[in-house]
Order: sequence, then structure tokens, then C-alpha cells
Amino acid sequence: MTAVKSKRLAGGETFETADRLHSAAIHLLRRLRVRDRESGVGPAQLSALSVLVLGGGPRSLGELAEAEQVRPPTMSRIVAGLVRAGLVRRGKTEDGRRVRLAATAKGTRILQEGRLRRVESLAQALSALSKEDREKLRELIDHLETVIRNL
Amino acid sequence: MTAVKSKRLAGGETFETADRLHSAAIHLLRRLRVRDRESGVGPAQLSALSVLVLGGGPRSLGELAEAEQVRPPTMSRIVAGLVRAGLVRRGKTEDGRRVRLAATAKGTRILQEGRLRRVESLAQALSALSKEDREKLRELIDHLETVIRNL
DNA sequence: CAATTTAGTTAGCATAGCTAACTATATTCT
DNA sequence: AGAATATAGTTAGCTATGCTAACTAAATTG
Repeated sequence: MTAVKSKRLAGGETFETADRLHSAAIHLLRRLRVRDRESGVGPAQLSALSVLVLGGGPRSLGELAEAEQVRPPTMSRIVAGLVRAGLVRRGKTEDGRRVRLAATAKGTRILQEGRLRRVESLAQALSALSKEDREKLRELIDHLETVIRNL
Repeated sequence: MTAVKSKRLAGGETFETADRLHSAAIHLLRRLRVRDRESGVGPAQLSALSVLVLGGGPRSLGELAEAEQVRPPTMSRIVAGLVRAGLVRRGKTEDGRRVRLAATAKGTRILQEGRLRRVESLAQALSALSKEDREKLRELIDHLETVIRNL
């Protein structure tokens, strides 16, 4: 893709890097999306499930909605689907308004399998990078994650 | 299969890097998506429009569907929305079955503005990286693009 | 020129995003 | 304590996006 030329902000080079990073992220996910369909679970459900499985334990619906940057009614329906599919269990909390959402054993298994499929092909493609580039990427990822959180 | 497997086993670190890269891409786009809502155009429409605007000229519907990794009926409806909004124009080709889809001036403007909004916030966030990290990222992007194309 | 192939559309289903309006529980204020 | 308010989720209803199956129209093939 063509890079937008702009010297007004953050330096033209950084702007171009941002443009290409954005484009790379789009293409990356577009390719990997295909693998996710095999799980039979929709992308939003899969992503919410990953928060419960990989994000360190149970959450309330509101916390899940915030983690997924989605409105409560949207998350309410996503969770309903996950519960219907037996991948998530609802529990009570001290606060009678809140629900406690936890992945079931089946939910954990399905997520891990899907994650494996998805990441497998990416890891394979990454292995085509030089040893130095892989090292660079490994070092960068931490910092990129911070950058993204501050977006 | 054996070669594949041994590659993966040999690259446990690469597997983890792939996992984090995947996750970073998801979160990156999720944040940037918020900016896209300002345009009043849906994400699939915006992405299809970007192929027409940045991808070097008009395409047929089938080509667009393939570029977006989507089935023809899906793209048919996305295009219908873009045409209704005045962002894309349908034209004829020598082959009476094919349509020629081209961005209108309005479509080009809307896309460029949205892209600017999106990429500007990312560029700003990236400027928080150290000079060295930005340099590393710049060097890596080329190679990452190749990796992704080979996914 | 009939049969087949190719390009796109239409119809119908599911998921996912939103806002508005509702219920139920907790908290705050008088 | 009891009323008013705030908070957590759900329900209803809209739009957009994904799919497959079945259709129409045009081009190609035999």
C-alpha cells in the first residue's frame, strides 16, 4: 500500500511506519480469520472466550464488555451464545446485580485448540524470517503492546 | 509434516511471538476501529473501498471479493451499500457479466480522511517508542509484510 | 445452437455492533 | 426506615456482515 505523506505530526517516517503497521495488521488478521471458522464459534465469541481463558480467570459481564471494547448489550448476547454452546458458565457474586462468568472445561479446550490452529500457521510463516529479525520482533512486541494499550 | 512439526518444536519462542503478534494485531485494530465509526461507513465497506482507492484502480466484484477474502454474495451487498452512499460507481465492461467498480471522488475523499484519522493516532502512539525501537520497527515492517503475504 | 461455465444477484439464516427502554439490586440521602 | 438515585444486565429493534442455496444473464464450448 502507498504511504500517506505527512510531516505535520510525529515525523513523516513514523507516520509511514504507522500506516504500514496498520495495513499489515489488517492483512494478518484477514488471513488468520479463515482458520477461526473451523472452530464453529463466531469471532466475537472466540475473542470474549479468550479473555476468560487467557486473561486470568472469571469476570463480570461489564468487565468483559470493557475488555472487548463493546457495549453491555452486545456482550450480553455474546455471552448468551457462549453459555448456550456450553463454553461459559454463569455464577453468582456477593453483589446480586453482577454475574460471574467463567470458561467451562469445554470452552477452555475449544479456545486452546483454535488458538493453536491460528497461531501455528503464523509461527510457521515467521520462521522464514532471519534469526536476527525474529530476535528484533521478540524484543519489539513488548513495547508494541504498551503502545497499543495507550492508543 | 515431520519437517513442519520439527520446525514448530524447534521454535517454541517463535510460537509465542506469533501468538503475541496475533493478539497485538487484534487489539491494534480494535482500538483504531473506533476512529472509523466517525466516517459513518461500516468496516467492511471501508475496507472494500480502500482496495478501490489504494489498490490501484477499478475492479470487478469478484476481484474485490477475493481481495477481501469474502464470498461474492457478501461483497455484492457491501458494494450495494457503497453505491447507495455514493462512494462507488458501477460501470460496464466488454464482458457483459462483469461490473467495473470504481471509487467516486466522494468515496476517495472519505477514505483518505478516515485513513488519516486512523493512522495519525497510531503514529502518535508510536512516537512514544524509543528512537531505537522505532528504527527496529521500520526495518522489520518490510519483512513482516512478506511473511504475511505468504500466510 | 444447445449445453456448460462464469459473474453477479436474491433470499434466507446467524452473528455482531449500536441505542433506547426496561428490571432488579445496591447505595445514598433525608 | 423509606424514597430517590445509581449501577449491572437484559430485552427489543435497527443496521451491517458473514454464510449457503438457488436464481438470472452473459460468455464459452462442443
